[in-house]
Amino acid sequence: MYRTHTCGELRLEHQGQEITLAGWIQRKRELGGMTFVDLRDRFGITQLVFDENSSTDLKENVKKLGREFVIQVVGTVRERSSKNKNIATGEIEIEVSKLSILSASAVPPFTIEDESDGGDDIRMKYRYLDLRRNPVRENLVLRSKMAHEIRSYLIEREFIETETPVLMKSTPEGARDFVVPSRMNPGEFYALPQSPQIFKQLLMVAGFDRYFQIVKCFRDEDLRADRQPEFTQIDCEMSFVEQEDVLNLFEGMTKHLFKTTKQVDIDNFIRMPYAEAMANYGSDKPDIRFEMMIKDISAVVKGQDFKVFDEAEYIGAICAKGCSEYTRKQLDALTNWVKRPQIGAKGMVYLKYNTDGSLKSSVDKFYNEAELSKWASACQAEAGDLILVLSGDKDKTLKALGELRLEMANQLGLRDKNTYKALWVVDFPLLEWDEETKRYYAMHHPFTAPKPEDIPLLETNPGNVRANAYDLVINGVEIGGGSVRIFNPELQSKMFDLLGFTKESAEAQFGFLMSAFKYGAPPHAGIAFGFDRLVSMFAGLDSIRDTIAFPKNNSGRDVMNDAPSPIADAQLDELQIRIDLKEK
RNA sequence: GGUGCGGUAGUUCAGCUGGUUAGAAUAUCGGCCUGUCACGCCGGGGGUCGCGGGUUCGAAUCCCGUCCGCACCGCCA
Repeated sequence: MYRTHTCGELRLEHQGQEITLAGWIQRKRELGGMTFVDLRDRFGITQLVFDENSSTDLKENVKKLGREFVIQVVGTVRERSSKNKNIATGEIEIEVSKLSILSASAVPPFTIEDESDGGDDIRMKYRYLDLRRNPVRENLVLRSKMAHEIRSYLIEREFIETETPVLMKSTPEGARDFVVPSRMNPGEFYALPQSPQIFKQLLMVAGFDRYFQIVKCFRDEDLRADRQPEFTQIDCEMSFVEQEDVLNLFEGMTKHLFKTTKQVDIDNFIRMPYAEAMANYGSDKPDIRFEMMIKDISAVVKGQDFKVFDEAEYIGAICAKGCSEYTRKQLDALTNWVKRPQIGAKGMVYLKYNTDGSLKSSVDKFYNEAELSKWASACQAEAGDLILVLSGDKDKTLKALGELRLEMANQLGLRDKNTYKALWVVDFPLLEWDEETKRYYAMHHPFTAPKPEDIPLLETNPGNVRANAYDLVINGVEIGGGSVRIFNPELQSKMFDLLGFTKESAEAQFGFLMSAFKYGAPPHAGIAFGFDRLVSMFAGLDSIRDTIAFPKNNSGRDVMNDAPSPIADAQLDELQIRIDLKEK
């Protein structure tokens, strides 16, 4: 038997017992005549003591011990003479009678401590060491608990957990596919699923009624702090439901998760139409922990011979509360910030509503105090506020204002990580026009149902058709999204038509789904949550990397085992593939 | 594909308006220490300043190229 107890469970009540512990050496403290060793496993830390009562052999062996050695000790639990209130086992220590080194350790490349000295790069290279650290492990424990709560919530509500294929058919719409060559079918490729979308809809046709899966999905696109090439979705689909049924059930699931894993009660989720989100927040994932809504002040500011505004399609403003004292330097910094290529504004106009009631703007040449006070009232500004104005193309300017709004909120500390505000963004446009290819693309995916009242618009003004599609947004993060699906084959083929599919290409790519719909498809709708993002939000992390045991780096590489890597010629031969990389 | 920041001891960083032997902290090694728990004190070792080229009497420092890391834009139905 390797151990009788873990390193986290011994208390004063075990006093006098002979026990066996095993674990890693966290640290050694030599005080001349006596030595303390902190023994660690994932349950905690227990202090071992070697002193004048220890045999000479034992003392010799303790000298050999280094950080991260794996040892086993037999000893007696005794009360400490000086207790440590900071750890759970701090009232006791182990007087060791027998010590075995199970496994020696090289000096680790970074310190295995809560506050490690290691940077991200080296931590990823030695991820198995990084995972020994409490903060990283705790994220994965939280992830496990959340997965468990999701399963129990959904299974209690008659959902069936079903696995779907990982080797499937490539579809050119949407993200790039990861592809896998088929040895038995030379020259042909599987794709890894970007989502199990089609399979879950087929499960509805199959009468499963309620399906879910916590499932890996794959997208061959560039990475971000919140995007990995392989990531995990909570994928769900339900039959004989309308949009509200889905929203209510998964609002319930989200609240259940907050309650059971964070002991937090969150407010009911408001429903915000997409158009409203864009107009007021410049984003389809608004952070509603704070106000600072965008105001369209085009009508107020035009016609005063300020060319920039008179020629702009749109002029919008945000009002930063209590910022009228911003210095020239701060305002210049903000101007440079919005002019960065990532934001892309041409410039920024400000208006200070000073605490003494006076108004000072960067365009005083064009606007007198009476005109400026109209701006202030349009923005519902009060003395002490700062109004920031951007202008230009409507969509771009709204987006830039949305970014500026978040930046100002960051500066003002309005984005508290321990406050959670969730909402459903609803009524997304069904289609998006792409200038480059001169065609419509499905904003969500081609199986999304239009709002019934908008169906006539499909013929006359497809760009204005709204979809029965919805996103769950928490604290400005897109956590999940879904839609009511088309289950009528005629409507589905009209959609394929609009999206520029020929009959043949629609048949080739989605024929099996269309055929399935001929045999009695129930009305159905579904949703998928980004599980990694949900965990990172619960853990208070900005990146999803530390919610994943073995994540990829910025370039999609696993720096620990150096994947991807070339494969042997013999493997290529079996696949009948020759590598002939194109010149750049 | 693009923008920005970074790459100096095992690690995290300072040094960068060119000029002694490239520093600090921590880790590591040795010595002392019987109540530590971030133990303490004393001492030691440790560097291709990412790589290549250029400017210069002289480059960690300036310039060009390149590779790598991170954040972001594009992209992500």
